[in-house]
Amino acid sequence: MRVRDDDLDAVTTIDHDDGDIGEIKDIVGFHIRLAHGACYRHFTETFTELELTQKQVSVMWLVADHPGISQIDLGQRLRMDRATTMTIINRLQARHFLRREKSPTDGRKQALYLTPQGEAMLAEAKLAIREHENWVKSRFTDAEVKTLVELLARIHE
Amino acid sequence: MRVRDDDLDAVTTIDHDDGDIGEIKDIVGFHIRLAHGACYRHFTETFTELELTQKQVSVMWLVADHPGISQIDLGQRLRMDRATTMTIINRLQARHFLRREKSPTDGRKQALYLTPQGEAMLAEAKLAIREHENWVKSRFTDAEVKTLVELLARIHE
DNA sequence: CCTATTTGTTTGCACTGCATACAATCCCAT
DNA sequence: ATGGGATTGTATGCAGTGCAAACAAATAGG
Repeated sequence: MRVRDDDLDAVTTIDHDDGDIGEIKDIVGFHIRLAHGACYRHFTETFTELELTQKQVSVMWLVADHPGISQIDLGQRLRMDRATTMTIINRLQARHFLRREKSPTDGRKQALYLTPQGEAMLAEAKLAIREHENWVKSRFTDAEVKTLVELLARIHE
Repeated sequence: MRVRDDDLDAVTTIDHDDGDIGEIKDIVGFHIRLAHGACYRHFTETFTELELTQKQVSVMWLVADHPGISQIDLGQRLRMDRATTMTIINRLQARHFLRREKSPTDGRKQALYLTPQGEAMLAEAKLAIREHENWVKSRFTDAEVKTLVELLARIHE
């Protein structure tokens, strides 16, 4: 019993265009999605104790690097819309990791700051992230990591 | 304040380590997530008319390539658990794009097949995917695409 | 001053991921 | 052959994310 008839078709339909775009393994987006899924799962395992998600850590990290940042600015840096940003910040605020403060210069904006508990949690998170990064990088040389990041950046910039 | 005393030994024996792991821009997983998000958004835009998600297209594609495939096999190829696979197949079945059939060789398994409507939809989807792929690939040379796929595969394989 | 824009908020919906529990079926060792 | 364990599918529930629409408060600009 033959399993891979699809290869045969690919060979026999070289030139004329009937909509055949090859195998799913050749779709770049397919590999991006699988790689993202693998990262997501390992990240989740690494952060089960801390009960933090990728987004939540990213938000805390950015707030730490940019104290007083607005929700809009934060959302744009992480490519999230306002509603999604809201729910994440609500969760972090409910856990007392960050606080909102009316911006003195622009009454529409909320200025975001980490609480001391938020800073402590971020420090923990960074240790876990280092583990996670080592897991990702373990299969690459430094040069390959550099290449990968450079190629990925071209997609999202 | 220190929470993870187990790290103390490692820290004090080797050169001192205050937990600083650099900027978020240097985290590989960060770029994978952003690139995935960019792909996800463009895919969603491309498929608004067809009302299909990445997963749904992947499932239909795999069922077309492997008629009679079981849900477990499908889930393993796409790295989805049984419950997630169920909901996706339920949706596709409700739209009459595929059907379940008791496997004659193993009574536990469901054999999955595309319906004629499913095949027609998949043909449409492949056209849209080609557009989507061109959008991704437009910023790379063929060699860079090859490199990117090869590096990503190392993460999810 | 008046209007358009920006920012935040709320609500609601869809998709995904995962845990748990259960039923049917199969596999294997006794 | 039979009983116990493993596999597969199913159902339910919950959390996180993404997004659209509508509204309110504040700002910006003519």
